[in-house]
Amino acid sequence: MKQPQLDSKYNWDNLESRWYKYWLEKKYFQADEDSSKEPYTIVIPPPNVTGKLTMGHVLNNTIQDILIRKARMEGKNACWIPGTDHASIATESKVEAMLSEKGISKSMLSREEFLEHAWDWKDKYGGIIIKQLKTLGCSCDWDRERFTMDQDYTNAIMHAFVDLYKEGLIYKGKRLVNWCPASKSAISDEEVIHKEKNGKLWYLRYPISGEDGYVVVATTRPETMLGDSAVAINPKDKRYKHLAGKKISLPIVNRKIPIIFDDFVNIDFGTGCVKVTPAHDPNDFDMGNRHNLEFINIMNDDASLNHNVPEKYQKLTREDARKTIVEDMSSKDLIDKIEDYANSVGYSERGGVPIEYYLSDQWYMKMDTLAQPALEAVSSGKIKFHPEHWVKTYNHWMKNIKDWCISRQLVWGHQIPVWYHKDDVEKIHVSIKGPADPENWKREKDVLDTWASSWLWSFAVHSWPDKDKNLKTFYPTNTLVTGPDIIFFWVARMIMAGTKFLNEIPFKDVYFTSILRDKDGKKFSKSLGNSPDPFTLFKEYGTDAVRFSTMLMSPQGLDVLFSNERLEIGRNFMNKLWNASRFVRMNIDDTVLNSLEINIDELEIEEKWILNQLNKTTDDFNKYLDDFKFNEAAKIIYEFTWNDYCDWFIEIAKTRFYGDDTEKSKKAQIVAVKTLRGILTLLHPYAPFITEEIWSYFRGEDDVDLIVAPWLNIKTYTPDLEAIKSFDTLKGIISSVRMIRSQMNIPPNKHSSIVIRKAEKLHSVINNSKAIIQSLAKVDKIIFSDDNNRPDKSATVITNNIEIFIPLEGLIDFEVESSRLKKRLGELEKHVSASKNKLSNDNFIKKAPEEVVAHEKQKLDDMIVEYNLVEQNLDFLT
RNA sequence: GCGCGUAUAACUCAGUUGGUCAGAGUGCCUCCCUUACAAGGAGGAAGUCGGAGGUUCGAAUCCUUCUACGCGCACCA
Repeated sequence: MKQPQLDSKYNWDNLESRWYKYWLEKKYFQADEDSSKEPYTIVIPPPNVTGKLTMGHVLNNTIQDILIRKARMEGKNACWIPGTDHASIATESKVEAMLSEKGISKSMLSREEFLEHAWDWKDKYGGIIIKQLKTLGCSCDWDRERFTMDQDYTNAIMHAFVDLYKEGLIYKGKRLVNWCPASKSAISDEEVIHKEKNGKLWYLRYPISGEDGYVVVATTRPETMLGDSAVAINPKDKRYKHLAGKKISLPIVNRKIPIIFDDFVNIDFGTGCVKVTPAHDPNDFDMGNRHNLEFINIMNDDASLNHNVPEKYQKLTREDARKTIVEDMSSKDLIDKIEDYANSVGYSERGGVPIEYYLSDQWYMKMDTLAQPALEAVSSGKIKFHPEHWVKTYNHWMKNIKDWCISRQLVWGHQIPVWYHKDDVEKIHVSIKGPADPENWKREKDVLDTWASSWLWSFAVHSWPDKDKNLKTFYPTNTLVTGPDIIFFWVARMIMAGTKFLNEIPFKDVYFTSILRDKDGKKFSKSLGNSPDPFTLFKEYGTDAVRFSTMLMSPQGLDVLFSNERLEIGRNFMNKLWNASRFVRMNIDDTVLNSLEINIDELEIEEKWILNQLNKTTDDFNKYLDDFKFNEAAKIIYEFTWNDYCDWFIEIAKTRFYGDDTEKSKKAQIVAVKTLRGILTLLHPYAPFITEEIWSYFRGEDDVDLIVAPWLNIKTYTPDLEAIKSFDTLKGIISSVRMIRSQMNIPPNKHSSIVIRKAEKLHSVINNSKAIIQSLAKVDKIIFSDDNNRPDKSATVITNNIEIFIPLEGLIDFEVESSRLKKRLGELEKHVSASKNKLSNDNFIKKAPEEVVAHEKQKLDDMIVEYNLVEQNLDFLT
């Protein structure tokens, strides 16, 4: 059993793991495929199996946890399917690095041997990020955890490949691919990052064969001249008409290459003559096809020069080759000039080195027919993006989609299910099981792009292609939460996979998270080392605080400027919540917890007010969450808890708790607990640990754990407007008195009396709340004055048309009071004249809606009343 | 070149279909260890809503345009 009182300090350290373990034991995270409850499903964007948790993961997975916990509390069949992906390139390069430390190179090992090392590696590091997600509090159904290289999942991938191949949507082609010389593999267009680089433009002289002259070509990559097979000129370029039919004698290699004419060449760029290297440049590749040129591959798979170049250059790296070529051309006086030139260079996202365009056999997926239904799914609104503006980016990419190079020259991954006949390479076999006579066949060595496995994630986490109960219950999923940086890699392709293989969209809503940056606006990255370690933060601030603060600082659709300082907001808030709860627990009778029934009509005004505020907050909170505005929802529950509940309600409740009236005290206790339980409910998805802990001190005997407690939903409510208005007046009185006292620097232990004028209608309200005013505004006597006499030597303030005097014999600083009143007069003057202007405008009276005009009139009247009173008081003062 | 986003207090952000005297948190200033919380309480100062036009009775909000910053795509000999 719980101790009835909360510790004096919130200590999250062992409490978090204790609750997580408890929830697991109770199997609260488990979804049930047989349940008749409405399913709510999320598939996790699978992190890299050997990765570690980053703040990006914290952001992303907290959001998913919020959605899934809320759904669970709403009584839905909440299913969050976790897992990891195998991340071909990243993992393979890590394994290679590990092996090379042991003096083993990949080429020394057979495929099977390398895979063994890779699986060892995966077994060793594969569980880390999963454990970390548990520390974060993620309520995933861990029994459903998947890995993209599981047997079932692999089967799904093979199935998809064979299907698409049979339909003619997968084909093999020899063309230029983006080649990453670091991982020695092809990569897709999406994995190429273009960076602006300051380079040079070399103007090379190419001698015309059999003549004295030369043409000058400009290039950013002089080393590729070794693979040139033509020089091209625009046919409309009058300057070079005379070169028709002539040949170039290519320096250094001494190859005779033709001069060709092609519209592609830009007359105005450089000299108008361009060297053509069909095997190493996409545009030149096309020209090579058009003009039937020679395709000379001059590179090895690591981008060093191969045997197709003169011996001197063979085996040089591309960087050394460039230097040597420039030197050699220069010594032959074949460099016309060199200019500085900024151009963008494609880098391999994973390898971090410039890519090469490399001629090779690769497997491609035909995309245009796959794209059509996916495009339709979003434009029809069946799938909604949040924020919506990503639709444009999505559409643009989809409409210009190019075929996808899906083969990778790697080992760690899904080996392509294609076999080549040993006697006839043209003869190929494509199936999941392989040929019946394997001895006569050789399997394709390449593996599939990792995204060509994770694009099936939304349904391959089940036993697809079998359509079992799980698939039927949990597909389509509800919401995908992911970063906008993988909108093409993953989101778009998952939509294509869903519509293609199941003829149904994979999810209804896609929430794109913010990008985390440091407080200077730099993107968090490993290479910059500016990314904080989440676990240090969890320890320092508490996991709930990190979760809550991260949500609070992440506006929808905008980047987040993250700083530890901003985590203090969450930590302080958790501390506030803890202490408020502690205080309430200290002051309630245990019996209250089991009988929270209450007659609303009999409540005090502050009780009616706080319950109304809770209703409003609940309503707004739900609306914000429906809208995926996690920051707004966080903010509103924060404000309600701190400002309304702690600063006003609990302060007032003190007068009830410590007052003589036991009935009133009991009512206050019930409302205090009711409201607190509301706060805990709404806050639980954001801060699961602390709320469950506090809940355990406030639950009745029949109540369930908070994680499965019913969600708060306010359908309709009819507030007692009269009571709320009275309470606002009361707040106004208290705030006004506090302001005066503070400005006069009156210490809290020195109580003062107040005189209230022009408040005939409010006498009963004020009388009923006398104790509250006295306690919160540090007032001893409240005097009503209905005549025209004003107390001497008083400060004055006007609120809600009530005039309040605070006689402060000997304490008043008349200078301060006078300048304060003058300032207020100035403000009023400004607003009154603006308001008068508005109301004297006939068009405003005629065209504006009635209630706006009426409101404006009321406002002006109130301001004039206040103006006159302030003016009188000022006169009186001087 | 095409597209997207952002610009409101010193900082980080709210501000709904145009209509409360433009808000919050942090920071800053003043006072206070008052029966949960100094990770706290009370109060205060602080904004030409990026610039310029326009629509409107009325614009932070809608339109045009410019500027600055960020991002994506395409081209790049």
